[in-house]
Amino acid sequence: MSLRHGLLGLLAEGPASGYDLARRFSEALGLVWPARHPQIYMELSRLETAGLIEVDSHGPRGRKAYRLTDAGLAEVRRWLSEVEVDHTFRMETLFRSYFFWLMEPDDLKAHLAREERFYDEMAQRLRGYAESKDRGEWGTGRQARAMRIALEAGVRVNQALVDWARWAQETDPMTADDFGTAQPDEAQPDEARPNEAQPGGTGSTG
Amino acid sequence: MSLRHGLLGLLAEGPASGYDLARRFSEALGLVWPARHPQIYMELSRLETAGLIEVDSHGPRGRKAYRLTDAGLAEVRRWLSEVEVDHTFRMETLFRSYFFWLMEPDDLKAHLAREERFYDEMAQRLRGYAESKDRGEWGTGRQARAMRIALEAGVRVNQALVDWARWAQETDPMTADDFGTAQPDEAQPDEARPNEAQPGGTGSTG
DNA sequence: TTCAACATGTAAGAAGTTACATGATTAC
DNA sequence: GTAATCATGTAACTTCTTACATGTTGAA
Repeated sequence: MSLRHGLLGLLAEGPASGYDLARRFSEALGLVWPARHPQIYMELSRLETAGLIEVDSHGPRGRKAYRLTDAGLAEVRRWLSEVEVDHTFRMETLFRSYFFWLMEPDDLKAHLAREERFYDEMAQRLRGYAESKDRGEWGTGRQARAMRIALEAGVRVNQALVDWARWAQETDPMTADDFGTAQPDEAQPDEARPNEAQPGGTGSTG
Repeated sequence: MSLRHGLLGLLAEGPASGYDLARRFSEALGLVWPARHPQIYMELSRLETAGLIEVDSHGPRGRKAYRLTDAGLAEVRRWLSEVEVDHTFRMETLFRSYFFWLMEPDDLKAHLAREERFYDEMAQRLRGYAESKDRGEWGTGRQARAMRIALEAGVRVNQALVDWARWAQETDPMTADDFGTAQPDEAQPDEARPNEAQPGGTGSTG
């Protein structure tokens, strides 16, 4: 449902085609809300039918640019200030961390190192964008400022994940000497079958 | 696709019913990967058909607990160490921030304050869990440690969002005096129609 | 006896992905 | 001419949500 409003928000910046919008999503925007071109084109059709956008112009190779209608602008504003934010986030990285105890210590170490590197590169990249915005390379209007705020969030979240991955490796919580089960090069005995080794928290009467 | 493996991961802790699993998702787990009961029950059926889990016991009111099979354990381990992590995250909060420039300054202030409070409460709550884990109230095994690592990530990400919301309010980037368009109590003239006021970045030839 | 919590499902639909299909224009 | 990029779509499928439907058990 957010995609709908996101498209309206992007069109508020000025007329754009499905292709343009898809490109925006493949860049920074897609880091927090992925969307592929089929979904975008279909959503644009629906928005047009609903009267929230209309065709602005036809370009070179079948290019079709849309523009926001008054109703569309009103709708995206309504969304921003009246519709409750959905605070659930979907992060596979964090989801996986619940299951780290099932991994071989070496695999886990390698995994955390990879994750740290990934988020570090991402944070760096976003910081680069942020700096160019701070130098005024993208203008100084309200829109550029909003971009800057969004970027800052990206930087901070990614940096938090870098710090987390570093912390997890440093405190070495799953690979410490005092917890030596499932050594990498040994065949796993029964401890490796957590299913039977655990009492099984949630009672399962017969 | 992650749900499938998440369920296997949870069942690695010991036998559980669809109801049990749904409850886990409605708690901490659902913060990073939401799942409702219909999806869970259907996924469990599929996993059973695939031979990755099997019925462990039948309980009181039609309760049906599943247990992981050897194939299931192998599969979740394969996922954890061989399958690429999907790094896209879906965060409506951040997505919205791209469109802050469309909001009335007062609405934006209120919005950021609400967001700050929400994430602060969440961070606090997770810190509470983390502390009780650190006191050893949840055991000290590999599984408890994994939980602790997951929790730490939650704390850090939520705290990063608190700091961000605070920063955004403090630097007051969208409400500063030097950018006085769209004052709350005035009727909006043409500046309030960003669609036409902007040159429109992505060329739209006719 | 009645209410809350336990417990499992189906059906319809919305949202999102992947694969397929096609053609125009530009740069080399 | 030929490859990359621009540009739009459809079809099939998976994933996820919402609403509906039903029945059990235990506590007040």
